[in-house]
Amino acid sequence: MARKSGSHADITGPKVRDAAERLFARHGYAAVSMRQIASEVGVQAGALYLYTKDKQSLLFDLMQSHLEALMTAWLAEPRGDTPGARLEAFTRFHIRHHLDRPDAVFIAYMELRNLDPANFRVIEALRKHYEDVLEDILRDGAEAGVFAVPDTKLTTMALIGMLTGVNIWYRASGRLSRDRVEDLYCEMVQKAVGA
Amino acid sequence: MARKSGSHADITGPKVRDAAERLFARHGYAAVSMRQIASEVGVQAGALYLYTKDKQSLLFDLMQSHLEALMTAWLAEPRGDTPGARLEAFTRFHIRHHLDRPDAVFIAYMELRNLDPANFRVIEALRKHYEDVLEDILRDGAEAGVFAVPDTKLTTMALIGMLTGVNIWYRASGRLSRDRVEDLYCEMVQKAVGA
DNA sequence: GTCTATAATTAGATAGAC
DNA sequence: GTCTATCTAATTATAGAC
Repeated sequence: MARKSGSHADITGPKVRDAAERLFARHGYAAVSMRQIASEVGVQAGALYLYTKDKQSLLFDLMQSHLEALMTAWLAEPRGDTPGARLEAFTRFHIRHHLDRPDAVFIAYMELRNLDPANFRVIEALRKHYEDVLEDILRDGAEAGVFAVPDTKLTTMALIGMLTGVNIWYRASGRLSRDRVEDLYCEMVQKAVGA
Repeated sequence: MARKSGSHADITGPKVRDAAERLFARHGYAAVSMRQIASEVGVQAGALYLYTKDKQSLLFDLMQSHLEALMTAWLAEPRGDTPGARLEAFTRFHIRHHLDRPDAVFIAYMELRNLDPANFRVIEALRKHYEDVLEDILRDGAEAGVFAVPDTKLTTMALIGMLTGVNIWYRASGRLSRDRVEDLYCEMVQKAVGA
């Protein structure tokens, strides 16, 4: 479907999202101006409003699509048939997916404060939905007697915190390969739940 | 030492810091205006500049004093005489200290992006200094053969991430007491390092 | 679809009265 | 030590030309 020349909506739209994601992650939502985003895209500030209602919607859309893509990707992941295998699958998936999208992850964790209340509730529900994935695995394992988990909810939060922390320190140029990081985290997670 | 009436520097100075800490933690450094801080303190915006050079110094001072207080408090803590005891002491100290100062902790982790480059280097060095405490404990335990830690640096970052994550989910009004949280994290940490 | 121009608001920081 | 007033610059968002 060729468009009229001069019509770049299909290109500019995604470019706006990409630029916003990069800039929000680097400098923070509140510190980034619409003019900065426009400049990064290569248009004037006014043109941005063809692709987003306002700055808040830009933030919300980025977070929502990140969390929805996270759930969708997990549901498409091959799942193990024992709690131990499922926990390993989750650990590897979480690290891989998060290291692949550092900017989106960073925004989803750091910019919750800048969401309007109504948007905040939507994002929190999506995040909770994802955390429930791990909680279900831990509960299944505990009930089957293969995990030693005295408090399922606390362990869920502790492990999520540990795994998501990878994004804070991991550098591709660093000492460890991604596979090695996955392996080491898997080992720690399994030991932590007493598997 | 009584001062002239109308001279409230001893009171207003700390109030400025407290208000800034609360507001930065709640809404983010970039989203908070000097007028908001002044309003919270009960003075006009211009009066703030008697107590801080500018907004950036306010942020830097908060982060610096938080991290210095953290190190000082750790050095005053009774230290165990085995790696296992030291790891437990560190775990309990970290959780206790962090849950006592949620706003300062939040700022120290979330506002690194908003530091001037020179200030950033100072804060990063202080943070590294604190992380080295845990790394030293883990290395000692590994060398003594009481911890099974294949990669000391990675384990340090993983545990710090897990422990600091407490501040994200813990609520005093929630299901678990602080002592119970400490106990459960201690147990997980010990298992994770194979102690 | 994009740009230019602009409206309306707000920001950080300072000067000078009291 | 604080307030009032103000300067300068930047902000989001919109209107209308092209």
